[in-house]
Amino acid sequence: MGVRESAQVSQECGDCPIRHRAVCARCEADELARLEQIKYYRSYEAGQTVIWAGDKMDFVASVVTGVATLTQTMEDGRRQMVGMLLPSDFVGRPGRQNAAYDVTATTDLVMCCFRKKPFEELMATTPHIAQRLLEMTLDELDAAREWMLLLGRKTAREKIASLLAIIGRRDAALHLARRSGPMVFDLPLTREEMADYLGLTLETVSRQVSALKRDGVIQLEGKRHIIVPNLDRLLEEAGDDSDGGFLV
Amino acid sequence: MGVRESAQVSQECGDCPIRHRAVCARCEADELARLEQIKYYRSYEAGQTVIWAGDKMDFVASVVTGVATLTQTMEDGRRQMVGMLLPSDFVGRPGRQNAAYDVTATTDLVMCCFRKKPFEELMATTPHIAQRLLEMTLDELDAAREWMLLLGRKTAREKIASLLAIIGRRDAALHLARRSGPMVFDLPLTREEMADYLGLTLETVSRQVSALKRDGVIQLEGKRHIIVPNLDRLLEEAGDDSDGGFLV
DNA sequence: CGCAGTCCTTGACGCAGATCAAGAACCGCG
DNA sequence: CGCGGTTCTTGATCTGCGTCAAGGACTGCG
Repeated sequence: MGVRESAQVSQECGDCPIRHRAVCARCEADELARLEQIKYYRSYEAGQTVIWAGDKMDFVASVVTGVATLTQTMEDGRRQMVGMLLPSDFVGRPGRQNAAYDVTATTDLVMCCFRKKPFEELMATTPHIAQRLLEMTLDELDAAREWMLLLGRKTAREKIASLLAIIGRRDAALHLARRSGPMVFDLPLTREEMADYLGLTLETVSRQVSALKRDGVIQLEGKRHIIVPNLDRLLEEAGDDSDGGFLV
Repeated sequence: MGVRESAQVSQECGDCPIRHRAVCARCEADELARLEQIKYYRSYEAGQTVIWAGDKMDFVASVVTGVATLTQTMEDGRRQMVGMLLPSDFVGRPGRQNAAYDVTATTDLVMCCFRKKPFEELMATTPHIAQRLLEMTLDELDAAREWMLLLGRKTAREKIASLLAIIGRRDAALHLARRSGPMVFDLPLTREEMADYLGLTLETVSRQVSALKRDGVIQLEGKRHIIVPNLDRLLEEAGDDSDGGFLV
């Protein structure tokens, strides 16, 4: 409940989500951070790589606007996306030297960064930070495990429906849109990126999107703009019990 | 480094891994716990279910001996294992009412449990706990993401090789065995459980294990006892770059 | 000992999704 | 406007793994 509260607070503030979400709702840490200049912003263009796996990573960060992805690549080029970062999501691991995954901007992206060393010191002295980070990391772990079910057991059609449901839901949450009626959003990913996320090929993604369109589960304008006339229908196609997957 | 130290300490102590690993190396929390009787042990037989997904879960726990698994099940019965808990691993989420996954003992199992409510209070007053839990949760998240690559992009043969490498490695770590020579261990999972972990069917698991045996990558005595004459060969089959996957 | 139950192996066959290939739609740019 | 580049769609074919089916190995029990 304390958590829910601070999440709401962050909606009012277009400035830096890390302040409210990761550090401390009371902002004493943020004050400190500003004073010591450990906090700064970076922006990237769509397609730019933020960090390569294995590179030294001297900051932790939180997405302000845009979408970034985490991907792993095998030697022979097979790629698997292992995370999608939307506004307010956190990247970087306190206590680790090097990045474990490639981080790429898939849209124009602004991140709010904290230099790692002082951030770790801050964490050691401000218990709220570790607790909030734990909260967020547990959410990510749940999302990752939900994704494991998708990757291991769902059909291509179910995978696509699940992805659309998740993106649409997160998009709606961002815009505070509790509008009734159809869910409408733009895909922030190319077909290839979708494929890398879902463990499919881009051809299969394209075919299944077309099939969902043909069957009236979704409508699309252009290639990226999605309209979901009936969310329950989509969730049914996603094969999810309960409420469509993510517990967040 | 503080972490590493406490992990070593836990090796010397057959009592309760949670004490050193999750709570606090200095044991003040443990002392408190004992006094207030919030800590207790439970044992389960192989095959027993510890908790069903959705059930109320009023404790958090750490595995003392044996192996437990976390699985998700879809309405139509498709199952995906999303975690394997070996000694010293932690289950349960502070702040959540109900279990998100089925937890099952695959071997005889002893767990060290903390009643959740007091554990959460302990966490609020003892910063070390949240920090240690964050550490552990980040490790689990890395493992989950590694597993996403396996589920999404690896072939059946690579999946089997990866699983064997991970089990063998963890087994070796438990027994402090830095012995050179072949890696030897017993599989704690049935073929069906392996299949549920890897997103395969049990027939495919069986076939691929046979194939790895035929090709001399592994030897097996009975159905569960595995000998890996050449670990590098196995890792190569697993398709892993670096050191075989888990960063732990 | 035989018998039932569990776990595992192996074979034959089919299909979902990968692969290969061609071209369409859309974009910015000269 | 035409042109090249990127992204997407769709078709034809192939294949790795799932499905179905039969039987073997091992265990505990009467």
